[in-house]
This record gives sequence, C-alpha cells and structure tokens, in this order.
Amino acid sequence: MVRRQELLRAAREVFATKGYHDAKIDDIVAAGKVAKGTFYLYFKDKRSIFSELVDGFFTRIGGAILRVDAEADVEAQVKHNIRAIVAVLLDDPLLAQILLSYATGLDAAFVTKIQSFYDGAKTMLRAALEEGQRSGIVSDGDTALYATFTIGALKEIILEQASGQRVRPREEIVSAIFALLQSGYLRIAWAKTPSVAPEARTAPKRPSQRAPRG
Amino acid sequence: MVRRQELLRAAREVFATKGYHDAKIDDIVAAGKVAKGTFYLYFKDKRSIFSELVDGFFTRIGGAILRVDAEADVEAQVKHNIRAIVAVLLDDPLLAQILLSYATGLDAAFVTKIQSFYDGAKTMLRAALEEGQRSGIVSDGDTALYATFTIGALKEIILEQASGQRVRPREEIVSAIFALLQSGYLRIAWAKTPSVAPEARTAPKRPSQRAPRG
DNA sequence: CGGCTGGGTGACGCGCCAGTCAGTCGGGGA
DNA sequence: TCCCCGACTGACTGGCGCGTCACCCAGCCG
Repeated sequence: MVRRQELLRAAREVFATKGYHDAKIDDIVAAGKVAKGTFYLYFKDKRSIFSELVDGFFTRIGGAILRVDAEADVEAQVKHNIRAIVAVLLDDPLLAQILLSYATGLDAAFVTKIQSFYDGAKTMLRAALEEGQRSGIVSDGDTALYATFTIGALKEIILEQASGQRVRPREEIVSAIFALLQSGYLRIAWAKTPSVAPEARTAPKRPSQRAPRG
Repeated sequence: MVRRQELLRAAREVFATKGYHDAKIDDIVAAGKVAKGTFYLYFKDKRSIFSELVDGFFTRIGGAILRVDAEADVEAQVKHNIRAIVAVLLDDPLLAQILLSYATGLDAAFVTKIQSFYDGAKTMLRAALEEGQRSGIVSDGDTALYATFTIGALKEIILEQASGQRVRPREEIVSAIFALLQSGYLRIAWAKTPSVAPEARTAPKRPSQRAPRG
C-alpha cells in the first residue's frame, strides 16, 4: 500500500511536469523508484492511475462545497464556495491545468468522464441559480447559460494562475469572480432614469458616450 | 497546389473527428486519397499542417473583429464582435473544440503558440476595456481580470456548442454574453437605497433573503 | 536449516506509426 | 520516337513505449 501511494505521488509529479501524453510509464516508475513490473501490480495502465488522481480532485472539490444557508449572509457563503474550489485547484496547479483543458488527446472514455463531471457541476449550479431566481436574487434568464459562463470564467482564471503568468492573491480572484456574477462590468448608458432597479435594466437604443474595442 | 489544399481539407476533417493525437498521417493521406510520400512533399510533419489550420482560424478571427467607433451604437458594435468570433469558431466546431482546450498533449512549442494567441487577445481586450474605463462605460477594477473572465465565458459556451450538447441559436449566445458583461446575474440585495447608480454599488453586509447553493 | 511463498524486478517481444527512398508513370521537348 | 524530369507512390525500417513473464530473493514456517 505504501508502494501504491508512492506511485500516485510520482505519477502526479510526472503528469504535472510532462502533461498526460508525454508522461511515460517509465517516467513514473523512475520517479517512484520501483521497477516497471511493480507498476502493473497496482494499476491497470496509465489511464487508470491518472483517473485515480482526477477522482481525488473531484472528491475534494465536491467535499469542499457547502450548501448555502438561505437565512445567512449569501455573499459570504457564495464566496466561501468559490474560495474552496479555487483552493483545491490551485493546490495542484499543474494537474489542474491538465484537468481544465481536457478535450484534446485523451481517450474517448476519459473525455466522457471529465465531461460528465462538468455536466454535474453545471447542473448543480443551475439548480442553485433556479432556486435563486424563485427567491429573486438571481435575475431572470437562462440559468444554463449563467452556469456555463460562471464555470468558464472560473476555469480561465484558474488556468491563468496555474500556468504561472501573473499570479494573484486568491482572495482577489474570489472577489473578482463574485463581482462579475453580481454586476458584470460594462456600464453603457441605459435609460436616463438613474433610479432604475437592477432587475429592470434593459438596454434601450440610445447613443452612448464612448466606445472601447472588444 | 491543389494537392496541398486537398490535404489541408482532409487534415481538418481527420483532426475534427479523431482529435489531434489520434489523427495519424495515414488517416490524413487516406482521407486525401494520396500516398504517404506525397504528404511529406507538402508538409514537414503533422504539427506543421495542424499549425497551418490553426493559423487560418486566428487570421479569420482577427480579420472579423472591428474596432468600435466611439460615436456610434456601442451595444451593436460590441455584439457584432462577439458575433463574429462566435461565427468563426462555430463554423468549424470540432476544430474549435480542439483549439479551445489546448493545454494537454500538444508539444511545448505548440502550446506556446496558442498561449501567445490568447495573450494577444487578452491584451487587446484589456486595452479596449481601459479605454472604456476612461470614458466611464467600463466599471473601475482590474481590466486584466475582466478580459480573462470574458474570454473564459466565451470559450466555455463555444465548447459547449461545439461538443453538441444543447445547441443554441447564435444570436442567443451573443445576447447572453453581452448581458453578462453588462450586468452579471446575481441580484443579492445591496444597500436599501434603490436609486443607486450601478457604479456606486458595493455590497454592504446585510442579511439577504434567500440563498442558492454554488 | 531447507523449502515455499509472494512481492518485486527488468529485459524483451511486439505492435504501431512517422518518416524515407527506390521506384513508377506520364507528359513534354528534342 | 525516345529520353528526361518531376510529381507521385507505398513498401519498408527504425524507434519507441507498453505490457509481460521468467526470474530473484527475503522472510517465514515447519
């Protein structure tokens, strides 16, 4: 069993440095300082050991998320969940990087597995958003789209962190995601009435002041 | 030259159906109905033909984006750009799928190339957002983060479309992204003053009504 | 102490595929 | 007509990496 753990540790290291495809069984056993045959005593093949690492991720993320208590401070709780996900992923940035960009090059069965994880995540988020709509704290609109966007934004910022370019404090990331969900960032002028409730906002055709590219 | 075009066409088809890694040169030449040797008359190796396909994508996207005219209807123009990007990507959904999830399994040189494309895109978007901040139509805050989130959301919805689950009309996607940028979707209660301008919004600690999970 | 058991070993066999190169073929020019 | 040239061909090879299996040996039991 110690051997098994050691191999998992070694595999994580190798996958992280070389990526899934360039990681050879030989690399893993070298890093784990065991013979090749030993690897096959504990794991069926490369996919199965990788799969086990990924499952660990999923489990940790799932375990970290708390169902938000309707009566308490929503902002704090939503932020807690964002924070938990960010933490799990950034504790193993290189593996997260592999996991978050899955579509290319893994076998079909594997893609399906990750796919279904995301589906699960989206469905959960979506259900939460619908509940939110019923109680008025999520605006009307397609919750499936909201879920997709949220996960996309989350993935992208994590990938950016994981790949090392421009590392930021985690709390900054958490707050920024929250801010995006809460109010976006485009402030093009809408109807001149300034006292409109956020829910009521629709963009009327009215020439706006200035324009960025994008 | 006809041969070359034909090979590019064949390669696109094969990459789309099998993914980058599982696409064999033999598959490409079979699809193109030429002998293997012919392939090497026109392309150095698999990477180089894939690279050429990707360059095509980049060029088309770059060409489709228009600098927004400051004096005209901003919403329409921003939407135009979103629409253009969505169109290019969804015209080759399977290839887009490969391109948008790049990190795993391509050689280092290649990852760098795609990486730098995204960097370019983010930088452009960021510059646009900063211009927007100066003219007051983009809220204060880190434009680099805004750019990352926007691109992440865009990538995710395209991936969802490309992988065929739940296909939506393009205009719906365009409007939804625009809406996200404009106002997010979370509507948790902020300070009781209802007539606050959107820019002034900060979340005060105040128990909110109900809570979704997520 | 001798034999058995089971975890560990690593050289090897095999299949796969990228890339090569000696050869074919057809058209055009002398 | 005959030859030359260059586009094209596809059988072949070399390398690589997965997974196996015959062997090794430490520790335990009788």
